[in-house]
Amino acid sequence: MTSIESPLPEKAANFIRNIVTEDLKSGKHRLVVTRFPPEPNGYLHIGHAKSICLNFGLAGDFGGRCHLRFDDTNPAKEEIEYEDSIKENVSWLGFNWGEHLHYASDYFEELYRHAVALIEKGLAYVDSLSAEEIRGLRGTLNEPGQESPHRGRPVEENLELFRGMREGEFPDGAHVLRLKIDMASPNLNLRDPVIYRIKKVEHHRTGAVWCIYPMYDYAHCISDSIEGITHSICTLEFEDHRPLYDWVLDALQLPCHPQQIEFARLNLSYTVMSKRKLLELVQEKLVDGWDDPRMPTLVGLRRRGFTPASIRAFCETIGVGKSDSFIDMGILEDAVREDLNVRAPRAMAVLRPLKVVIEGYPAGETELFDAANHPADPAMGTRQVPFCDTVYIERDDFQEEPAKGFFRLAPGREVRLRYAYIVRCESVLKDADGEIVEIRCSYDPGSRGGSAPDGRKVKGTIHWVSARHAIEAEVRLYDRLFSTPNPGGKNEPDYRSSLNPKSIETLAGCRLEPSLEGAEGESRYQFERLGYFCLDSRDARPGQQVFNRTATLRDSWSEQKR
RNA sequence: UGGGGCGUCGCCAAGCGGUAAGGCAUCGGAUUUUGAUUCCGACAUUCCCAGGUUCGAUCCCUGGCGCCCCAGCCA
Repeated sequence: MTSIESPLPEKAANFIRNIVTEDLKSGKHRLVVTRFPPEPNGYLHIGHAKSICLNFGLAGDFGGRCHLRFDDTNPAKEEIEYEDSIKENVSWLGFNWGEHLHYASDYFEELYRHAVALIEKGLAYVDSLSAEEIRGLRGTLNEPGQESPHRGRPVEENLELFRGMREGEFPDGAHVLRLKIDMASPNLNLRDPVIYRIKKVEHHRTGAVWCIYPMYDYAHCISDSIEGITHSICTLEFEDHRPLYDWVLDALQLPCHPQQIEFARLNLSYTVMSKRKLLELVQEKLVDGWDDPRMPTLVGLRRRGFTPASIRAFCETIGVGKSDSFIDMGILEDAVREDLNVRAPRAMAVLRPLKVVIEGYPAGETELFDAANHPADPAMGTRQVPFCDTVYIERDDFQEEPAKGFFRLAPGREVRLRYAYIVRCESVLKDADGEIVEIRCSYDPGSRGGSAPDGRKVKGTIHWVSARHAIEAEVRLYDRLFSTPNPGGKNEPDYRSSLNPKSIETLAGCRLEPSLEGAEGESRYQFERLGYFCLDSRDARPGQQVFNRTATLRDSWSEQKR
């Protein structure tokens, strides 16, 4: 297929995309309209990103539109702060809802009118049983439920009671409005579901105007219909609700009847995704807040250094299906590496400094070496890094007794200081405890810039930072939050017991090349040979930079050691 | 001993009657002043199992097996 025939970038096929394509081709729809319908009761996480990318992506690819609709039908749990965060997250991910910012609460009046219509049609009734009594009559998975004694209430009485509910004449729990469907249905959702309950709670948007609020199954389908949604995409657990979704729209004979389609939610290894667990981690201070860089929340991933593009790419590669999937965290990490490898400028930083004195190098002299900001992208330019007779190298890059296969610095061995000189280790200085405190090296003046004048091969190239010019900084090394693939899964009584004690390591006194002094905002770099790092925009201060490690580089050496 | 789903390579995932895409991982090999990147090459005679229909089945039928979801006045 040529690009002329398909102007849009070819995206992986999935069953939902196929349905949409077919519906457009058959003329069932001329425009695809989707929606992302979060409840503003928590922060968005990577699982939501999958849904956002699916809904906005579909609309975008087919020239349709995607609405952002807050499913705010339960004021007891919802807050405006969450709405703000959600809007910010969706924008950050790169999606735009345009004029279509909606709220289920905007439809409360219309929802109420439809409920009255249902009562008039004899399809809904006010039940005055307690929650416990209703549960008692619902039956079980194997036994049918029993009808409520109020099921036969006359229409006029239902109307009067429902009006009274709205007027606030009854306390919470006194009555509910139920659909009259089938108490013997094998689908529990169809056993006269409750669609309105009394909740004398102020709503963050409608204030005290209402004291009865519609339930999800009733409000969602009608909201979709009102907005002209064509494909109402949700997760698998709502599959059993689809008959109810369709029942309500059919009963009301609404002109727009969206098609509900369910897909498998995202499960990621080495983390947890449920709102409850995420909330507990924050409340019990097991993490440093919703935006802790170890959290799978969008604010957390952002602070960790993930780019919107990397998250979109991740969502694209994992695909969309109906089988319960478990994606390895490694896939997410690869997605950032892939994106950052192309766009992150390189820099040199020494995390665990080991002092190296270059013997024979003129004391007090400073040389400036040109270093490429990106080895494969000349357009990113170069910078100059200062060099003097004392530098810091990574402690890991020196081994007094080199292991087999180790080709960095060791006594008597040569290594290249990237962009500078080839040096040879001549001696090792230790303190009273036998701890190595300094290395002394000779250097080859002819290797200026790092190339061997005689063409001799120097296998190891290591990064370094001039002791005299380096800036000091704090660097936080993050690792997976949990040490088991499925925290809280079988054989694990509690997910908390699987927390990875090494998920954060804070390093003080790291030495960075001076060009990093001016880094600000969410600057991202590749610290050569170490990984990708992002300035912590919350904690960094002038003169005291703080970097978060987003991901390590792939490292076949450390893998080999394992 | 209810209902709804799902089962294709280690992890995702196309295909939906015509003889198993792709990505990630893995394993080789090349290039490399990042043990990175990039680059080549290898990687399911087989689609949960067993029967059946068919010239031909991962796709259709029958019967098993396994896993997930549902008994909120949550979404």
